[in-house]
Amino acid sequence: MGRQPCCDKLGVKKGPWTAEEDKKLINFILTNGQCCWRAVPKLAGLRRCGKSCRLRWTNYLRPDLKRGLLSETEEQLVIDLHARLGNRWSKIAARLPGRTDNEIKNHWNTHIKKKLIKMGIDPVTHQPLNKEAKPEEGSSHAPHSADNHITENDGTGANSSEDNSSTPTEDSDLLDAICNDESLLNSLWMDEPPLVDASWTSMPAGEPNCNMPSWDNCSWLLDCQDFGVKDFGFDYLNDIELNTMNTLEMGDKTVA
DNA sequence: AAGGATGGCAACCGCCGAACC
DNA sequence: CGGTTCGGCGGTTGCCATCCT
Repeated sequence: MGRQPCCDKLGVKKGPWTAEEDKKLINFILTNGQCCWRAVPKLAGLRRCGKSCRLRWTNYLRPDLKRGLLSETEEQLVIDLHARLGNRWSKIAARLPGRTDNEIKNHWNTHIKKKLIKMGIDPVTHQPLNKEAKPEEGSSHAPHSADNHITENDGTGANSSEDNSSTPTEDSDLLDAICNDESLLNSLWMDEPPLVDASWTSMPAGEPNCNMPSWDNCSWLLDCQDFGVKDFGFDYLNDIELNTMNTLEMGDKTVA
């Protein structure tokens, strides 16, 4: 039967976002909040697909995002969660404040995977690689099954990570707490709202600038310094929002 | 210094499930 | 209740920067 495309393919721009497009999207979201992504491009004056706008916002423009590499703790947490949840990046991301599923997925594919292989651990099953040679042991037929991971409540392999040497004690404690917390893991499976980022994702539509995240806690804001906000002409924005715009322009410079 | 290889990341694609009518 | 729409998710691609020869 075929689904309708999420947007009119004709005249829809693709590829990297420009500074101008970012400005328009930010301006629109800050003014109107998140609602009806399909309508956003038209209302914001963008020649983009609504999906593309949502992706750009959630993965790059969102004010509560941390930028930069994952810390050792975060990385270890990703490994442990992946051992239990499989490739459920959104679930994993929900446990890492300021990180997006896309970012974690990328980091997994580019860094962690190799790291685990180097350590002799299968990044899919989280079992020692030499064990994988065994043809039996169910894992072979359902390597991607999250159920497979979650029922392995001992979290073998990843949990007792051979890389502990580089992890500070408090990090290990944190990980233990998370990984041994049955209710937490259950909540992951019960699709409960995430413990973090809730304030942002729950921002009601049509209520501009309400329930904004804790902006002053956003370390990324500290990174913005040489930003010409006046160029935007957003006179109505408050200081916090101006800070956001500052960071964006800084990012734009790197793009341009 | 130049060209090729490799790695990293932003963005796109297609599918799925929930919500809505 | 079935069809349609929309948002979200995970996999994949393609571009760009960096490294290597």
